[in-house]
Amino acid sequence: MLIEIDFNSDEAIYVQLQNQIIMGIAMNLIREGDSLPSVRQLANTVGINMHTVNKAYAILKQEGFIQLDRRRGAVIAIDMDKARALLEMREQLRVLLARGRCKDISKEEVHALVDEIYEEYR
Amino acid sequence: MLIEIDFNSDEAIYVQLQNQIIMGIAMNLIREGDSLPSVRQLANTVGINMHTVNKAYAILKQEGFIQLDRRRGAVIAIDMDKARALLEMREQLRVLLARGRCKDISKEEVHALVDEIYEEYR
DNA sequence: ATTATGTTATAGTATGCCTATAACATAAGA
DNA sequence: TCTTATGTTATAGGCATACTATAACATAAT
Repeated sequence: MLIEIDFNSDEAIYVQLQNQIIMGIAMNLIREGDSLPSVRQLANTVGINMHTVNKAYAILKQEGFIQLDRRRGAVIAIDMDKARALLEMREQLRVLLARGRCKDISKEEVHALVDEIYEEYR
Repeated sequence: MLIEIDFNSDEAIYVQLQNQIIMGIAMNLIREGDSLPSVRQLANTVGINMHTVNKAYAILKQEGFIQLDRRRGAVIAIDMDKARALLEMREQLRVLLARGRCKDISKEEVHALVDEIYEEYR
């Protein structure tokens, strides 16, 4: 799975890492049980510091997307806390949809966007 | 319109201000043409510095939600750049929905959430 | 035995957030 | 007209976060 960092982005590097890994899981580029590169290895190929990768992995673990095993490294392992995920998604959607609502984006247009994105998950 | 700041949040104060104002517009608590409190006034009632409010207002202006008029203060005035808003929403949704997808949230469940939130806009 | 791993610690730099204070021209109100 | 409140701009300091750089350790694989 290819990971690309935009060093000119105002988004923190470790957040970019998180998001790309999560999107990789969602799009089935990496599956449950697969291993991510080691902290040092990924840091080296991407060209960033070890600790930045370590931070991303630590948060991904805490959020229930991977498990850190000394033998196998960072392994995709989803902690299925769906109720919590739904609550968090609602709060995020509330601010995101409000922006759209101000710009006159209809409920149907949001549905269409959601469908488009879910098309990528196959 | 009541604005409440969570000083223990890891979300920046000026971002909280932005989001609450945008949600206020979306839910029609404040309408096009209405004025927001002055920079100093809002800073005073909320208990924060003037520049923090000024920063929030400046970004809201730049994003096309308000216009700053020396006479009337910060006036709600939506710059209807819908195409741009749709592009931004798509990018935000891509990372948000990916998280949900990993946690097994279905397309239909997202639709339901969207509908719930749009119910607040009336 | 060597190598690579995750983990932890310390330290330095840079950037962003928030605050404090001050000053200015402009517009509204008395 | 005088006073007050406005948006705007400038400078500066404290603080937290992000990123990097080294270093060290025990553990597991080769």
